[in-house]
Amino acid sequence: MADRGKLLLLDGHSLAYRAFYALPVENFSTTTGQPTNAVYGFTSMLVNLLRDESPTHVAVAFDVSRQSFRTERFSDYKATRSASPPEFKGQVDLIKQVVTALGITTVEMPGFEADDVIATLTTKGANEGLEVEIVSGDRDTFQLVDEQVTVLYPKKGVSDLATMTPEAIEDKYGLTPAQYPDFAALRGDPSDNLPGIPGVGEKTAVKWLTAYGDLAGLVEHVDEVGGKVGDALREAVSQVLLNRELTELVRDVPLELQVADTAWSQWSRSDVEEVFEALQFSALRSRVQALPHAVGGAVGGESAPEQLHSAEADRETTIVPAGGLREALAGVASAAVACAGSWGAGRGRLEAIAVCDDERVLACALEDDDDRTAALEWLSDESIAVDVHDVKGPDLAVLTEQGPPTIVGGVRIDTALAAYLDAPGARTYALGDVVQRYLGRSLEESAAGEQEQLQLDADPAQGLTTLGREAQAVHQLARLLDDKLAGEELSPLLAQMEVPLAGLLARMEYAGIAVDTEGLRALSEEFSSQMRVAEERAHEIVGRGFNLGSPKQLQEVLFVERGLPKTKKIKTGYTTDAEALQNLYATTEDPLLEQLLAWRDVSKLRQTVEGLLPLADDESRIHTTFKQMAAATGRLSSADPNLQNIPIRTEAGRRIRACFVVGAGYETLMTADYSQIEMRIMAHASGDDGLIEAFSEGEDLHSTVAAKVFDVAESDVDAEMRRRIKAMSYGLAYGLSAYGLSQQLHITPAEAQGLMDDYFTRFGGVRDYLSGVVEQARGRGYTETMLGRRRYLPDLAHDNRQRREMAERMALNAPIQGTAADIVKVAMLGVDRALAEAGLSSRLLLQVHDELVVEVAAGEQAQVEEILRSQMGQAADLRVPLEVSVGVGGDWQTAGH
DNA sequence: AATGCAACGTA
DNA sequence: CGTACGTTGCATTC
Repeated sequence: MADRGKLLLLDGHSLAYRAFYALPVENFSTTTGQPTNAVYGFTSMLVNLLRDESPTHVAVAFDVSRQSFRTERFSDYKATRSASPPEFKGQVDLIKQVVTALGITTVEMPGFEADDVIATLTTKGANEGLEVEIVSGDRDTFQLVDEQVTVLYPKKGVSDLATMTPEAIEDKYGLTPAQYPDFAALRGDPSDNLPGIPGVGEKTAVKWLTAYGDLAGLVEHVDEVGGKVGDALREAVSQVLLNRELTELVRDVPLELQVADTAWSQWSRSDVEEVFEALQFSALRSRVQALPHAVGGAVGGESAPEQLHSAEADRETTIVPAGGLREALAGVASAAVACAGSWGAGRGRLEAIAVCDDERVLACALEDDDDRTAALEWLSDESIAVDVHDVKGPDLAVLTEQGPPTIVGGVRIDTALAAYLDAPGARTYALGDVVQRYLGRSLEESAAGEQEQLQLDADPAQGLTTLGREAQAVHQLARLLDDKLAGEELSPLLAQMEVPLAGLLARMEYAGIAVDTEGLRALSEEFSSQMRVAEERAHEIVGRGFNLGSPKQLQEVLFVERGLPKTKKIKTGYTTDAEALQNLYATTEDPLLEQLLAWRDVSKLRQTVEGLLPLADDESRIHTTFKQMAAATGRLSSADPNLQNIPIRTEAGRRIRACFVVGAGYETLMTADYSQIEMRIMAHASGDDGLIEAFSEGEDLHSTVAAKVFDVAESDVDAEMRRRIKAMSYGLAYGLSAYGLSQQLHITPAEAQGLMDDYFTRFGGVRDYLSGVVEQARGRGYTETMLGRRRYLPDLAHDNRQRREMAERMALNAPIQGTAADIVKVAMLGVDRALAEAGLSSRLLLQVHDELVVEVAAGEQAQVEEILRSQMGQAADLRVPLEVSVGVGGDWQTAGH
């Protein structure tokens, strides 16, 4: 029988509903805020079924509306069912799109429910000799089960399905499938709002059906049923019969659709790609692409030539023998490359290269000197258009081991940076992840399968084959991302900012910054001994030894042993952060707290110093790595070590900073930083006349603003007024609340609110700008900097207030922080270019968000200062001047003054 | 060994 | 109940 084929029937609504409640909606939504958890769960289930059940025929049935013949028959039918949540609405249509893209029939019929349609198709399919599998979260379908028909019933989640055969139903309920609707009628169904019989539950219903065979038999002998439940049954018999009528599925819905029409024969890869792209499904893509009956290429949008893509996906990699690379690369004027190598702490080496263009896929290990030279020359040639993934990344970055790095000369698209600009919030931009995200397939995927993978280590040529596959992936990604960025108007940002910046950053990393290692060692000693003192005193006060660095032990000591008042609650108990300890000290004067705070301060400083020392190279220089794709706002970050968080606020901290010094062969360090760049951006973007005026006329910005807010002469602004206004001004760019402001200023929330009101009375343009930013972001799903850099914030549409308000604060901050980041990047490129054009040997070393640190060569100080001032000052054209302050000194601390 | 959390440094 | 990061040590988990 079953050899005629297998018909898979799904209840679209009930499965979507199951998925909606099984998957947290907050984890599944597109960057535009469209919830997709139900679509995802349904699709995932569907894909698994298509893969595991190998159906020949498939259909998905949907309800048309809540109205059906059942509601006409019984007006209370499903009446208690609450309206579906707003996040669910709309997802059903998306599910239909997915189903349709997969070449699967959808079916619905006004006046009937999806289950009736399923019952009808089941009957037809069974008559035609097909094996039928029904997937539904509605147990009414159990009545359809027989030797030929099974129901797959979701137990929990979307992946755990129970196979309901006649035997399984007998086991679980003690009933035959045919008895199931009788059982349901007797028990009632709260979810359908079908009343049951008082005192009759599943047990009694089964007992009766077993005794009388079926509901008809029971009704016939209704007078024989004894006890209180018997009376209740006689009372309710008409309702039970109505229930039974409603539970019966209709097996002859007048469908035009025939079983033959549901044959699952083919689907279009590009159609599915398009839908998945819109839904931003990535993980599912490779699972889908592996399904049978696909036609068309594996990748790309509607315009992509599918055959070409398909052919590209698994082209053979030609291994270039040692000494043959120069000849192999001759005449290759444009290609995608993938490299194997290392780059870290400003040094690196290229080990192997793969090159992919429309004609060939080559790979070569760079063991031969001439091969290496040929690769470096070819890569650094500016006239050759090269697509590459993460040019400053660990595999590439440096094209020579001696002298400053030369970055790939003719980068056309860096697919990692492109992916970052397209979606700057992603966790990683590793090639494999980007391929998965944009091409919907796995990078490792190979036609030869896993066998080949296992041998990878054994055969060195396999490494080159892998590299060849990577180059092909870059080739495909580059085209896709090129189009995508063009559509988002992000291409100039990639080509003129991020790609050139990658080269500059590589040179900065290569240069590193010199440190006074002796000074650092001395500091480390000093901090260590201060730690020991504080630790001993603390142990003495407590009367026993304990680990001051263990939050757990600390809580035990503070809140249990010493009975100090409880602080703010955190996940693991009560906070012991510096602010809380200070408050505790203010109220209790417990001497332990003094020691604890001292220990914390000094151990943090020691930790900073200890972290730096081992990273100094032979020339006592430390080479950070600037991460260009880490911050969602567009900022850089610094790691290994982080040189963007070297202490400055405390005296002891500044002594660390003083250990960063000018290096041999240079005369001095120069720092240049923007004054109040974020406030200036706010003034410009808001166009607030008062704020713009404050920047052009005022001596001291915060005093000037305070004078306007408090309506006094600037000379009458006292320190407290200035402090409050400064906090308020800075807080604005972060989405500060009245409560937050009150906490920071130690004033009441009402006072803080008063201050905000006064501020906004005077600077209404700022308020309007900030609310406008959030509104615009909510409308289109992302924020934008002055240069068009985007940040997507799907949580702006979140139901959870906390999540939504968090997104709103991000939306306030992102354009301001991001525009500042854009401006600093422009300035860096300008400074670097101007230094080169002037033929100076001074060089940029560090960027700390609004500050640049330059190592100045002898005799170049005046020129460098002029370059810094002019390049930084003209990096953006704002309605307020961009003020730059410059300092010079033998160390970073001195230069910063 | 890997991960999460609290704490804390910077802009 | 103020944004953006990276690092550390401790505690928990595998």
